[in-house]
Amino acid sequence: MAGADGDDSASMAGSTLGYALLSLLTRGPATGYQLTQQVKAPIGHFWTARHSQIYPELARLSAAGWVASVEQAGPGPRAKKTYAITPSGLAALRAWLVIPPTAQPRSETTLKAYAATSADPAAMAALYTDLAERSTRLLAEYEQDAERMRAAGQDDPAHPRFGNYAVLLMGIESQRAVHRWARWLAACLRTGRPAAYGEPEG
Amino acid sequence: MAGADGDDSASMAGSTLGYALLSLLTRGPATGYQLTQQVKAPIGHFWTARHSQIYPELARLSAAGWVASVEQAGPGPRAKKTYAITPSGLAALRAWLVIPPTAQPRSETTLKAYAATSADPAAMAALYTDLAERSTRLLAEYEQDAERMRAAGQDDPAHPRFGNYAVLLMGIESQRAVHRWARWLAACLRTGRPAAYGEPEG
DNA sequence: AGTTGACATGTCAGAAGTTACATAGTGAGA
DNA sequence: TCTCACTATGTAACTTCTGACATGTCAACT
Repeated sequence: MAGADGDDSASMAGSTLGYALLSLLTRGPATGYQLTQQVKAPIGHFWTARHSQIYPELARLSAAGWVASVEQAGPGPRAKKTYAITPSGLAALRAWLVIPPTAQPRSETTLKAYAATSADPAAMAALYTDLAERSTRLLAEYEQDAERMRAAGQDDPAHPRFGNYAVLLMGIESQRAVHRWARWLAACLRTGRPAAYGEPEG
Repeated sequence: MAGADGDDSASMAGSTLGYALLSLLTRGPATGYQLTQQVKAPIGHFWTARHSQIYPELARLSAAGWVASVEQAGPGPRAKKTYAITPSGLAALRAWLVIPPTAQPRSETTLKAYAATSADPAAMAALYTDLAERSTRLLAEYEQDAERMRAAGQDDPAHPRFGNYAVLLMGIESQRAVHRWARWLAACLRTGRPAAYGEPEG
């Protein structure tokens, strides 16, 4: 008789994507479509998902009682659903946050460097030169965003969007790291000799 | 009559893991078991795989003609197979290497920071303090490895294991970035006020 | 009048990745 | 002698993620 149906939240598992969506919903209610846009930045620098993954996940979160939705008549053939996080969803999120993460990062770019000398040196050097240039552009962009956020007081942990600033700072650190490394690697491959590990250009 | 069986390598797709294994095999022949050990470091800092994924992948690479295997009587119920990369496998690897990677990195640690203020500040501060300490340990370890490699001339692009050194340097950059960021974030959460973005401790 | 792009939600097939199950020899140490 | 860890290879069930298919409105531009 006891609890055969629905939200026994204590025993629910939850995927990383589920918690990512809950995190977004702590900023306020949103539709699946809006969440699809919002995972692009700044979360998107470290976690991405397509709408085809987000919609089913929202259904699962809803079944678990972690989010609640209200329907409005939408533009398309189906009703538009606006989701909000529930108290039990927030509790689940808070429990997940304090678990030390174990998953290793993945980087195809770094993986390719492992076999860099198996390919044409000029082509590989060009690859990492492009990467260094790309990181320069991204860095300039992120720094501007960060400056705007600081002006808005978002660097204060008391600010409701402090998390956006924290993630952005990791983005800046990452791009700086990539920039230095890619420049060094490109120089090695271009010259065919050990290069000095240089400072970021002024 | 024409090519219904096997290695029309030109049209083969290949997964990232497949190319990772080919990269390892450019260092010399190895068994599935050895490859499972070898993905742990330094590749493992940026790409991991279990043996349950590696064995089937080796079978696919073999079917594509990208690796060849010889069997010796092994300890267990099955024969031990030693794999070597074939010329067509090397060609496929070389083609893949020069394609600019597009996949975004993923980091659960950074994702949690996005919702950091939703959880208990003391617990979250502890999480990032631990992370900073962990990165200090890893950094010391990696720096030693790098020093050993430089002494062996592995920082020269002409060295057959230059790739190991290149990947390790990215590991060092990454840990430095994580260290600075985690220390800053822990300070913010601990004090509840904006913290200065500090230099790595001496 | 027609096209493009944003808004909006969903499904399906398949690839990629994790966890657990299954088997078996060898050598070191308790 | 027994247990443990290492060597060694595989399968099965499941979750996660991607790419393609599918539908339909509305506003702006051509």
